[in-house]
Amino acid sequence: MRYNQLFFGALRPRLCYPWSHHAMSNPEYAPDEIEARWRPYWEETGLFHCPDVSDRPEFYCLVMFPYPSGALHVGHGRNYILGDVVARYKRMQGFNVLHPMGWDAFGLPAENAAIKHDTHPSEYVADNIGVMKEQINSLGIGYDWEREINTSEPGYYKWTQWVFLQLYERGLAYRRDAPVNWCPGCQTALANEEVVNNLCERCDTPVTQEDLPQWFFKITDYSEQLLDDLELLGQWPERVRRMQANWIGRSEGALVEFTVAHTGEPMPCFTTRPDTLWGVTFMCLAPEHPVVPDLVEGTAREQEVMEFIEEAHGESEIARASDAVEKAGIFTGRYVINPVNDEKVPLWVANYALMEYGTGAVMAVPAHDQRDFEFARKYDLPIRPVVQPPDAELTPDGMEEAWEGPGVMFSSGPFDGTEVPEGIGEVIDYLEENGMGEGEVNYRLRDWLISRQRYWGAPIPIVHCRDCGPVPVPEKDLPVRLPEQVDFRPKGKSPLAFVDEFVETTCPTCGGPAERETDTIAQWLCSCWYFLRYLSPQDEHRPFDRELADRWLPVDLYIGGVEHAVLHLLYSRFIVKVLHDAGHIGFKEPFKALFTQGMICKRSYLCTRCSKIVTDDPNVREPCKCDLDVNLDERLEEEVEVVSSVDKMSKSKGNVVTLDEAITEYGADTLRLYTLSIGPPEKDAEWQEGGIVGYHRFLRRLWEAVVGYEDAFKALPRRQVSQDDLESPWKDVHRAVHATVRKVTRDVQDRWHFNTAVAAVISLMNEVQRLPVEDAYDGSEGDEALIGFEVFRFALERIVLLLAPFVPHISEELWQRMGNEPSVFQQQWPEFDPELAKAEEVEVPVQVNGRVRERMTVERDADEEEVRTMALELENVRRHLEGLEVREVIVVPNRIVSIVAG
RNA sequence: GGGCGAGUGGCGGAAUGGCAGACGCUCUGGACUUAAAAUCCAGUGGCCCCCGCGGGCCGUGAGGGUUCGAAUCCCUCCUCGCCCA
Repeated sequence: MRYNQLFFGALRPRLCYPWSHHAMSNPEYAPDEIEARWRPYWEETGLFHCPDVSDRPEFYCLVMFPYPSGALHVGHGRNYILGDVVARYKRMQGFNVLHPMGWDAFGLPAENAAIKHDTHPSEYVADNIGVMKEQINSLGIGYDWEREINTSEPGYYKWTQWVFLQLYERGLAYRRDAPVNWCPGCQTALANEEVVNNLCERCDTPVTQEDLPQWFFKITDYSEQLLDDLELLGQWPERVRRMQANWIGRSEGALVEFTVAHTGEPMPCFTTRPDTLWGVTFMCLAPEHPVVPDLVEGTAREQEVMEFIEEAHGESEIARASDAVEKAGIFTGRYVINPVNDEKVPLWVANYALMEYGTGAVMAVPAHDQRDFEFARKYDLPIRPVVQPPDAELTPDGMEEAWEGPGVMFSSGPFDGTEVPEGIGEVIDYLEENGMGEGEVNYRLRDWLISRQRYWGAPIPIVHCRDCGPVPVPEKDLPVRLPEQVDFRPKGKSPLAFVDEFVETTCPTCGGPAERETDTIAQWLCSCWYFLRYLSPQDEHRPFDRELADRWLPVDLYIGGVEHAVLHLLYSRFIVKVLHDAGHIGFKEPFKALFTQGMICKRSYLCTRCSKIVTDDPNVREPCKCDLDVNLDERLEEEVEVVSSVDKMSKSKGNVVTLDEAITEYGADTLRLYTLSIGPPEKDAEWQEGGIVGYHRFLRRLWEAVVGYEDAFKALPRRQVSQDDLESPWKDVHRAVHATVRKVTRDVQDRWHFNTAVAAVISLMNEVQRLPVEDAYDGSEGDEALIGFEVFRFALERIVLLLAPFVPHISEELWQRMGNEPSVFQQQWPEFDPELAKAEEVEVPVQVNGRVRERMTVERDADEEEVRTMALELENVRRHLEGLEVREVIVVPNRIVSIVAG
């Protein structure tokens, strides 16, 4: 068969628009078939298999692994899609890409769900993993599943316990009695980071204080490094670095040596404002300060003070540190001596003084600290200003709030006239010279509480021996396995404590009878090192391979939600630093670049009559049942008796779109494309049901364009296309292809803005579709005549290549239908000719006094003088210049001409 | 209270000192159809002049400033979000 016949054959049915009619005889775009075809192909050909070592450069693309909580919604999907696009893009760029996935399977939700459903957490987790894996696969995400990990399996948590021991051996894990945040709902202790506004982060139950022996990690030893090394993280969002810096909370100040008046005992006190020492009018101790009972023992005030302490005890520290709890205190009847002026100041106990901050003692300067001020007003304590603000006179009685700003010191002995804050250093020098105190840096960061009194976690690998005390379990005896048959309903004490076979053991040191530690390790630790385990997930002899770790890490790009900005990311940085210092790895930061993606939200509706959610989602427990004259769709559409808001997807709001329903309707590729187009990925976005269809239409147009000419693509030989041989519109499209490759490459490479990249490809497609392909061939047999068709082919192939990371299934299918060998992912990412990518002619607007009056088309980089002359001759420009004198003409090459006249 | 971010058509969003509204949705008109859906084509920020071709004015939360030129930079304010108090 001759090519021209074939070509005509392919074209004959065309009337005005080639592919709409072809669709009748060609297979329709059927995403379910295509998607089901290529996923197994990739799996079988090992496309996503990542060799440990290759001759290509490494790229570690890590997506935060999920908690196996059940069905995923499109918001979760965004996370995986972003990672997959990056991984596929980098693969086409020639990298050996590590893109693994696993399950953060330990922790409370699995345990609570298991209790609710009367099953074992391991079963619950296994079921959910099965469902979620299926969903992730149906999205076409290309993970190297050979590296899958599950933190709740002994093969994994053995090494989580090993990490614990690394800290223990270095004196960074310790046990102490401490008041801890206790969640009565979850029946376990919580880390400070897990308490938000005095509520449990998980279940919103108000948190109380309990005294318990607990295990802590001494993260505070690394405060300074964790803060300083934020500087190294240039590819992290500024916002996240700031949040971590805030959380670490470095403050410079002085430790001042007060003394107890009646005993002469030292009472050191940290302050960031030693310049206000002369304004101290009282001192406050934290209620749990250990010296308080001794101070008041046998005094008339003893009973009252002890009662106050008892009362303050139940309030959590976090609440006391904020304004959530009203400031309260009580005078102890004792005094301390202020070293700078030997004044006797009354000693109080107050709930806003925290044992965890500084030394548990606050020197109160009500004139210059708002909290001290409020406390002083409440208990009628004196206020003594010692820093004069620039433009006001402070009087003890007239002040309405503390002055915390800058000023000049007065009534301050040798420092009268000193400007602060500049002069604070001088005050610290003075304190040091006179033995009254010394400069000190304080951090807000507290030690990390890792004990949990729950079942579903890795047992802390410690044995308590009557003779030897706490003894670490030797590495060869790891893992300390979780017993399986356990009544794990929460009892306020670890369920493991009730399992005799677990508790009773022998001391690894002396062989005598001993008891196992029964607390489990907080789930957070599991995710502090999982990125190392992906490198050798099956290794039974060590947690990870040092050589591979140093080869692959730090992670090149870490993608996840901003909600982990403090907890997970700070803890991981800490653990990596410890492993580094212990000589196990050669790097100090785990994640080179961090990308925090925004949430996907959806509108939800609240009935204005009954204040319940208006929805037909069966997951909502108590939806609105108000009987109005409109049906549900109309009611929501017209917003009848509802208030709507855009919220994070949640079952209780009835605004969840599951991955399954989204995929069923349009296919995974459409879902992927819409998710990528919904907005810049770092920003929150609103899911709009109607929006998705446009992207499905686009894919179908692309499909029909390719499939309509499938035979011609396969039959016609390729030929060289040179810009010089082309004429409009082929020439313009050929140029547009290069410009689009440039645009997409830049959007993806420089800023991960897939939304604008997709828009650019659609734009190109719109242009390609306007090509009069049927006219390209006039029936003659000369090569010349087929060049137009070659441009068409070139454009479509580039479109397919550019889209491949975004919509992998259809791209693979079309790539093959155009006569190419799969896989499209074995192809190089397309390159562009920088000269060609630039327009030949540019349209330049001409402004007169700041208003665009006309546009003209000039050659790119045209002579400035010529452009100036042309601009001044334009008809509409001349009209607006009538009666005016041209003062200046600004020519910005290829951009604009601006004429100033008056 | 402090810090950071955001505010642009009917909607999601483009544009980071140079043509505001790319791309998609919606809506309107047309083609196809017995009809509808789907699909395709055209139009779609507001107001005004005009048969039309065209042209003008206004417009990026509010107000001011810098500039030949501001959604973009600066100042003041308002609203929302996040983090810290």
